[in-house]
Amino acid sequence: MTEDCKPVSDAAKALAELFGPLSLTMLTDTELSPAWRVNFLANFFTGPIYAELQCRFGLSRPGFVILFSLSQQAGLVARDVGMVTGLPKNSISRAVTELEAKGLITRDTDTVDKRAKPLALTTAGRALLEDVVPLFKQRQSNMLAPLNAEEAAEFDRLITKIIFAMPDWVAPD
Amino acid sequence: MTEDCKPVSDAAKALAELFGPLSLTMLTDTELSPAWRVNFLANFFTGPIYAELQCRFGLSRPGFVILFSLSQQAGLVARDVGMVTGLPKNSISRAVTELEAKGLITRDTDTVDKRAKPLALTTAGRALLEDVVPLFKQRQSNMLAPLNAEEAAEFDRLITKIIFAMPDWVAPD
DNA sequence: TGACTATAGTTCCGAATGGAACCAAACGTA
DNA sequence: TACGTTTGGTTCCATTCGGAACTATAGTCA
Repeated sequence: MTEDCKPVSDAAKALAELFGPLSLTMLTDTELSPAWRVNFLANFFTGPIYAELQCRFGLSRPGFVILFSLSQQAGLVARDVGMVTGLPKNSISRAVTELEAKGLITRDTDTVDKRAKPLALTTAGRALLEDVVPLFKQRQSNMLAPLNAEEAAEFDRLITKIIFAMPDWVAPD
Repeated sequence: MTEDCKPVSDAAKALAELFGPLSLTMLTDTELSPAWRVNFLANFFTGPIYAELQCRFGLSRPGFVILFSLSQQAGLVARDVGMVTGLPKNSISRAVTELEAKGLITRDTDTVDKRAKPLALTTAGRALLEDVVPLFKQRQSNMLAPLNAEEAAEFDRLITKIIFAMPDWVAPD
């Protein structure tokens, strides 16, 4: 334990430096710290990288999510993306229009259900993802770097456990 | 292990029901799933509860963050809140003005540094927090409910470890 | 078949957001 | 003390966001 004291203290100092003296309190000392930690991590993980995406590739947050979702499962419709992201459907609609205008995706009309409009990546869209996804991957491995393989596996297991129980309580009603 | 199969499958079904068929893929099968999980959890943890706060108490997200921060450390200035939340300073400024107008906080001018404007909770602000914080606490314990004490402690340890290493990589530059 | 409801997606429009310019007080340096 | 720089905070304004209304198609049930 003793050999950890110095580094830990240094880390705390670096944290306070970057996020202010309040950050240590909020992250460790309040009755809402556990939830605060989750949000803090998500917030500072995504914020900067989405800013970079917007800046370097003109790609919005919903835009990226749509592209990436499509790369995982072809033929998705707007609704699917909305459900998994929590984004309102008009945001999706706008982003889809924009992506189509840029030639990154196609949007055709389902022959059996003419309301639905299945989406698909174009070659350009796939190419853009190949530039963008590595940035996320890099950031993700930076995030997980302080954990060793065992710890990372355990972290995954626990957060997955939490997530799979979400249906019991997330709903507002 | 065997006795877990049925429940897990049920949980997956409930998740797919609520967040769409895409959710399982995004949460478990992609090269960005680890990061996606963190964001997914944070997103669906905070989204509904901030909506409820807005609706029931007319309290915005920055508004709540400011109040809660002040309850933890008196005499904070706007800048401190900005650093720990990543919110732009004009958002903080607006929210502070609004909270002051509602009589929930006071904002006076620091005598030594006349630029700074230390904030403080009023009795009304403190009272409002007493209504609001329990909602967050409840939601937080719902979130952690699937973990037993040991697991919760380990989850805390790991996410804290990740967070304390953030200064090494969060910065956009 | 006709009427009523539900759902995918778009459009409208007021509200929220955040970058950038700005102001005023402090700080560094000579 | 003067002058350029930094910093806390506010204001401006263009952009984004999201609830609600709307359109069009599909499903339900008598």
